[in-house]
Amino acid sequence: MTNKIRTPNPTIYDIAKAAGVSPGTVSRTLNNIGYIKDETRQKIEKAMKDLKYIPNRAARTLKTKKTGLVMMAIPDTDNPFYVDMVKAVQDVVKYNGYSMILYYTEGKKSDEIKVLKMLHEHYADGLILINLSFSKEHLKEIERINCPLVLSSMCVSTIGGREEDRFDYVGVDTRKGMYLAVKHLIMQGHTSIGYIGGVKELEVFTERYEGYCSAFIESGLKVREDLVFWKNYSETTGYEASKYFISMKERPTAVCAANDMLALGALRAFEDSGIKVPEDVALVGMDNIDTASRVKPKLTTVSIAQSEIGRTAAELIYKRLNGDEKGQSKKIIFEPRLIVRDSSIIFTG
Amino acid sequence: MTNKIRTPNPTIYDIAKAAGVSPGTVSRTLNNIGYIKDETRQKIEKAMKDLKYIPNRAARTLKTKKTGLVMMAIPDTDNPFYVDMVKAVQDVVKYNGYSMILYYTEGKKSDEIKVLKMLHEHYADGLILINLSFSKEHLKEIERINCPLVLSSMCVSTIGGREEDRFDYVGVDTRKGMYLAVKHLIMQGHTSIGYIGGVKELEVFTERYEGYCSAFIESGLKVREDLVFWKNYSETTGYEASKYFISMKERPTAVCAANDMLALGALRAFEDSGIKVPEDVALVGMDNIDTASRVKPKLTTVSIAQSEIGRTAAELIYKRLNGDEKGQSKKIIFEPRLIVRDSSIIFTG
DNA sequence: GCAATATGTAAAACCGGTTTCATGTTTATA
DNA sequence: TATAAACATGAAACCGGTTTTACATATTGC
Repeated sequence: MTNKIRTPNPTIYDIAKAAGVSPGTVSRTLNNIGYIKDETRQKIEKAMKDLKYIPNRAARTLKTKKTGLVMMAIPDTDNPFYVDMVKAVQDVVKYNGYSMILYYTEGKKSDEIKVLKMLHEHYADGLILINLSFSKEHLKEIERINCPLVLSSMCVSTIGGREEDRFDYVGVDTRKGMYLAVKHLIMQGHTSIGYIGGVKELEVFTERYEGYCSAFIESGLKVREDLVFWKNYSETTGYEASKYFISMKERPTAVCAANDMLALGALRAFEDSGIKVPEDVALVGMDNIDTASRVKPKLTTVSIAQSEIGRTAAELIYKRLNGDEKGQSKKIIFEPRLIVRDSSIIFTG
Repeated sequence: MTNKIRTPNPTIYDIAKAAGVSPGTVSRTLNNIGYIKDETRQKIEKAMKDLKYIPNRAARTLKTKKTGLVMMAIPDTDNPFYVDMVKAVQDVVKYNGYSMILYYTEGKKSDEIKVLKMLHEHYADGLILINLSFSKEHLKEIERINCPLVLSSMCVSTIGGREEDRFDYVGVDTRKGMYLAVKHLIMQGHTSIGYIGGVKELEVFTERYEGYCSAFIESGLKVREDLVFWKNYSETTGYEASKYFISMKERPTAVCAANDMLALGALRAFEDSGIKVPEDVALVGMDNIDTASRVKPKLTTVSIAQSEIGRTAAELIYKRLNGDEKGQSKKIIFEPRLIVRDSSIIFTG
């Protein structure tokens, strides 16, 4: 609260003096390394307790180059999807006695560079990057820093013979996920399906789009460019896209959104225009965020295992750190799961 | 990705050698302290660029006792309310070139102690505690560490002559918030209002309960103990509480929940039981989380300025750190705002 | 009973910066 | 021109741990 200098903590030297031993011996006791006479250990432990000794992490880090920090970078928190991941990661991080540095890039390149800078500065022991669009040079730089890194939710599609292959990867096959969602709509008899794609330049979204296309092609249908709406990945874009679909002479009988936030925006637009979901138009999203099951109609979506991804990514970091996992980079891909709710099925009682 | 030793970064000594100066001079250049000849500075800057020099934070911290880290501790992330705060804090932290360590205590005492331990170890420059129930001893210990601390969303009620008073505080008058909510219900003609209180032992909740009571008393009504349900603060409890109300011989005509998550649980219970909101029972919550405006009926709630609290708390930390804010501890209390939506008003067309 | 090995501890170097102190060089001032 | 003040830099101490080296003592094997 105040601006005074922090009360100085007792150091290893204070403990050494109090226990009548050398600092090195205190250190060895602290880390359970080498031989220590039981009597000596007890003296030292008593001194540590008496003086309320807590080791200084900076000093330790300086020598050992271990910080006890794991850094997690995500694009934003507007999408609850990421929050689920953060929670899963945090659970594992905490379990391992580490701390987590959280960073949002807000989708900005400049912020991704800052992540790199922070990584250098803080010497985070591990790094988890979710859905970021790091360039090859930056990935190379991370490789140079040589810090356990797990990429996640980036793109499965293009994995194979690329820069990213040198890193661990945990994700879900979103192409297949979107394929399932669209297939579901086609099975319901829809042939004219609007698609709200997100950001065309991000692989996360192009991959989902490919899923959309493949379902069409497989069913002998053609993808109509005018039914595909690209812009942003926020709710607003979902709203906008739906307004566009509504304005069409022959509007699609179903709409598929690249994520749930877009779908929620779409839902709002339909509601505002008096268009009933699913009676007038069917709607599916992707990510299975919490809200998806709360809105009315409940949103059909695709679960992409965000918690599992988060947990697995964090666990992989620790396996690398502890040397339990050696050798080549790992790819762990989860299966997507279609969750059919009310927004895509007309109830025929 | 690999387990090899990290590529060693160039040190200040490497720079010094490359530029033909002493390490101290490099340090002074780095920090813009004292006199440096322009020519020398340029040589040093060139060397830093050539060698891709990045200062080692641990070494710097060891000497300066500044980490560039701010720690934020919240109870959980299940409540989106906290996510809003985290985002607001992160924005300010980032703006100031710091990083944020995020920690969830999951409401556990043992985890709150860990926060203290981490604070000691990492020497975070500042600490923001949201809704935690630190004991007096722990607060004293934080005071001993002497690190800028902002408490938040704890309890306004009991502020005055207490341990917490020695710390900065940012929050909202939730007692008044709940008073507004209940008053609103009373104005709608309700006299039998069920209350889902959360955790009876937490001041955050007792304060809200006091608001509930004061509205009653002011209106000449009596608080009925059997209409007050205490347990947890999660959605499940909200569900459970409503089931309890439904089971009553004379069930309340309105239900007031201490937070929106509880209200959402209540909403689900009413829906499952075929009880219409607001026709059969009016419902209000508190916190104004995102979902509140998405469910049907849209939830009447009280906005408690979570983003403003987060931002203000973080800004206060930096004012303390920079010495812009000196002197006694500050109390910043925001006003709650009732947001009337569909769940509490019967539309009489 | 003596060499070989195991046990226990101190001293000192080291990690990579910051900061103080000392000293030398300019420049400004009288 | 002498001298004070400003400028500029190097040497060394320091922050608080870890780790290596060396040495002393205790125990074991033969």
